[in-house]
Formats: sequence, structure tokens, C-alpha cells
Amino acid sequence: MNKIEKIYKKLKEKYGQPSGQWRLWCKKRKAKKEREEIIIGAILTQRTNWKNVELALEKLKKEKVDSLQKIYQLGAKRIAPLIKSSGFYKAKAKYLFNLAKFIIENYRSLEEMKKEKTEILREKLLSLKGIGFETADSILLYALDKPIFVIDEYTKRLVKKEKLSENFSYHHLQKIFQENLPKDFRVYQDFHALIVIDGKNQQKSKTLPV
DNA sequence: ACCCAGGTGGCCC
DNA sequence: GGGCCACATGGG
Repeated sequence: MNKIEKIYKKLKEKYGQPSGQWRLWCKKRKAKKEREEIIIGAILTQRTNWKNVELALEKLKKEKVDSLQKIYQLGAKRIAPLIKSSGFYKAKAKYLFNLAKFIIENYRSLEEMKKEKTEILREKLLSLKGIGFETADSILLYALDKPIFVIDEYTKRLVKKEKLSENFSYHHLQKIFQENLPKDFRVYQDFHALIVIDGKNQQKSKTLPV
């Protein structure tokens, strides 16, 4: 067992079977198992507290804007006021609309989208404005169950802490994780979820008085 | 009153 | 390839 796998095992022992915890942590997002909401959340959470994203998702739900189709119909201008709480809301409204438009016009549904080859899909997502590596990979992994490891701020902190690499470029870190783990989207989903849970846990203990 | 949060694009050198 | 800034809100 390599070092990466050991860390995965350790986190699993510490926090239990992750999917349950993950679901607990982002209840709203996973409870309904709405893949479209995962996609919407992936945009809204950019450089933003998850709490503020939740407020925006609730607002969208309240206004019955609960699908990519609806976002596509409404357009960016009408989406913007609904997602204010997530910050950068004018930009994010455009990004969301563009993404919804891309998916609806090219695939009509996520099931159809899923059939496209992962590498092609990734390229296409990355070509959209507002979708960078992390957002593209989050969509591929969590909304489409593609075996692509997501690198985010928490993952970088883990790499630093465990001294897994000196090179912190996105591509390099992604390569390290993917080469040292079975190519299984469930493993990637669970592991990344655990990294986030552990990261938030560390943050919390850091702010508490000693 | 500050400071931060699960990023991204545009511009500069 | 890397450094810096705008994008904006809600919570500690």
C-alpha cells in the first residue's frame, strides 16, 4: 500500500464510510441526489463559503429554479438576484447560464452528456468561461461519476502537510492521486470528500481556544 | 472594522 | 510560466 492509499485508509478509519458523512455534510446537495444541483453548486461555491452557497440554493429552490433547463430559460439577468448570497453573483449568473446552455443545447440531459468520452467532455467544459480545472473536475466526478480526481484548496493543504509533493501545480497533484489510487470514481469521490471533511475539522479546531 | 471563504479570467512581464 | 487584481456576499 502506498502513502496516498494509507492516508485514504486512515481518514476512512477516522471518519467512517465517507459517503454517509459527505451526505451529512452537504445534506441539501446530496439528500435529493440531484446531479443538476451539484453542477449549480460547483459554480456557486467558487471562492465562497458553503453556507452562502446554501442560501443561494435555497433561494433558487424557493423560486422553483431547480434545474438547468429552468436556468437556461430564465437567462443570466434573472438568475443573478437569486444567487446574490453566493458572492460574485453577476459573474456566476453568466457562468451558470452558459453552462446550462452548453449542456441543454449539446446533450439535452446529463444521461446523454455522460455518454461522451471523459477527456472530450473535460476539454469542452474547460473551454467555457467560468469553468476552470476544479469546477470542471467536480462536475465530472460528482455529477457524472467520471474517475477524475478533484484538486482543491483542502487537497493542497493535505499535500503540504503530508509532504506528498513539492510541486503544487494542479496537473501534477491530480497525477499523483490518480496514479496512486485505483481508477474508481467511488474511491475518488469518497477520498476527496474525506479530505474536505478533515480539512474543515482542522480549521475548526484551529479557531478554538487552546 | 477587518478578514476570510472548496476559483476563474484577464492582464502584465 | 508566474504574479496580481477584480469579481461581491455573509459570517466570525
